[in-house]
Amino acid sequence: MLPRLVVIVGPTGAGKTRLSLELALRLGGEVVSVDSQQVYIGMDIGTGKVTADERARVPHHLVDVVRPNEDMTMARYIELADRAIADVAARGRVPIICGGTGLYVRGLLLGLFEGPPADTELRTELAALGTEKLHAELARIDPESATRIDRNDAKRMIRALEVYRLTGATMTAHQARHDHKTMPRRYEARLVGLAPEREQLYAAIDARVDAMIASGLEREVEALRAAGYLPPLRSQQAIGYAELHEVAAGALERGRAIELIKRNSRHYARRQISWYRPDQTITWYPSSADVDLAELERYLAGL
RNA sequence: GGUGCCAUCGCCAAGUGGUAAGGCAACGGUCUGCAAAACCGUCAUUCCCCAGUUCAAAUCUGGGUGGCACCU
Repeated sequence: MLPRLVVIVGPTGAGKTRLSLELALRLGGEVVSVDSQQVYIGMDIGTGKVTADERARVPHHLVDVVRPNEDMTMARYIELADRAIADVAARGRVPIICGGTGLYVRGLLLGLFEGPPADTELRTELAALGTEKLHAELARIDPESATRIDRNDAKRMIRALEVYRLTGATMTAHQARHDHKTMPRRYEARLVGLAPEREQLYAAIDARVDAMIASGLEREVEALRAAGYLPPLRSQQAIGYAELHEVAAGALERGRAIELIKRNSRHYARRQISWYRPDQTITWYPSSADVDLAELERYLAGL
């Protein structure tokens, strides 16, 4: 039997980590992180991981699971998260899902359509076509997707064509059989959203970036470089890392980089907000202090 | 005090008589195997103020205000 889940969502800097720790300590829970960057070993400061000390008090899952030269994918993530949740529950502990990566949260709750994994070679081949031809080709084989996906959005057009070439069925057909809009969730879950007032959130983000720099983010990037983990890697394009790699390469001035990290973090927060906003099942709170922990406790107990 | 230059969206900035480019920021949105990614949309009826010339002024003229530079 699947455990009930409390899922903490919201933009970066909203206080998700703090709430997850509080809940975990109160309920005897373990945190299952839903973060596409915290999975990387050696990327601690810039991804805002909890400290070793905090992890000693509250076990965390799906943090530090791959090396920076490996790529995490949504499918892989879901597989690992399912297992972690089951393990935690099997031990009689409460899994607390804490996630900034909206796509992964959705994937965990709704699953993926039965599709083929990424085919790097095919993607490279398709990418060479250019957006115009991609769109024409997509319009020919899957007009619905061609309408739905913007004609400049190469990534999604490539995925749609990839799915078709590898399965012989269109993305539209696959998604119709696995419709996120109508299907039941894979877990029963209570979604708790943290949504600070915008100005306050931005100020918190800026301060957090300064704190990351002060705690040695640059040293962390140096260590990654020394280990041979360099920018073309997906992991090294994360906010805070990409900019500092440029500084290390002499292509960007340090002060400007810090400014950019702040700006990019704010942009990221905006995207997260707009990702979660339409989800009517999320209960929003201005800050972690406003959340009714006792109520969540009753929910998890099945009351 | 004098002389010169300048004043266009929150910031940078094009436009020098024909009815306000662009970039950044901001804001809204999309998202089904790269998502801290990729992509889309909105954003000056108005150009410091007042008066004038003209069919027509951000663009020309006069005055005012503000900034910068040099001189005294």
